[in-house]
Amino acid sequence: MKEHSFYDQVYSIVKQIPKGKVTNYGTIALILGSPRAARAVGYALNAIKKGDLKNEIPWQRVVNAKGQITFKGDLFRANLQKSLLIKEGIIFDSTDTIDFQKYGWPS
DNA sequence: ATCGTGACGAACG
DNA sequence: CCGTTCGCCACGA
Repeated sequence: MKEHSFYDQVYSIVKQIPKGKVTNYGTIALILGSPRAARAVGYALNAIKKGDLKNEIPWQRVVNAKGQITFKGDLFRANLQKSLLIKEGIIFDSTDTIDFQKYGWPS
């Protein structure tokens, strides 16, 4: 079952992010071959939380290029995301920013 | 095919 | 440093 849609490709990448690591939308887009499709990536992840896939995809490991969680849409989602990441061992500094030098993926 | 929209990002002022 | 603007891409109506 080959997934051709951009969505499915995004999901495939996100699933490959190891625990304790994070990446950003732009990076995923770059891996998919479209460096400027960061917005589309976010759009794809947005569809996850609505479906059952959210239980299989570590969407919480995807943050924005600043290393911060995007508090857009549901504030509840952002709060949950931060909790999950901390639980995985990721540290947020005083400005709620993740250090990509340490937790960035791919390395 | 066109329009509006969105968990983005880089450039500006 | 901060807020705003523009550009990007994919998707659904």
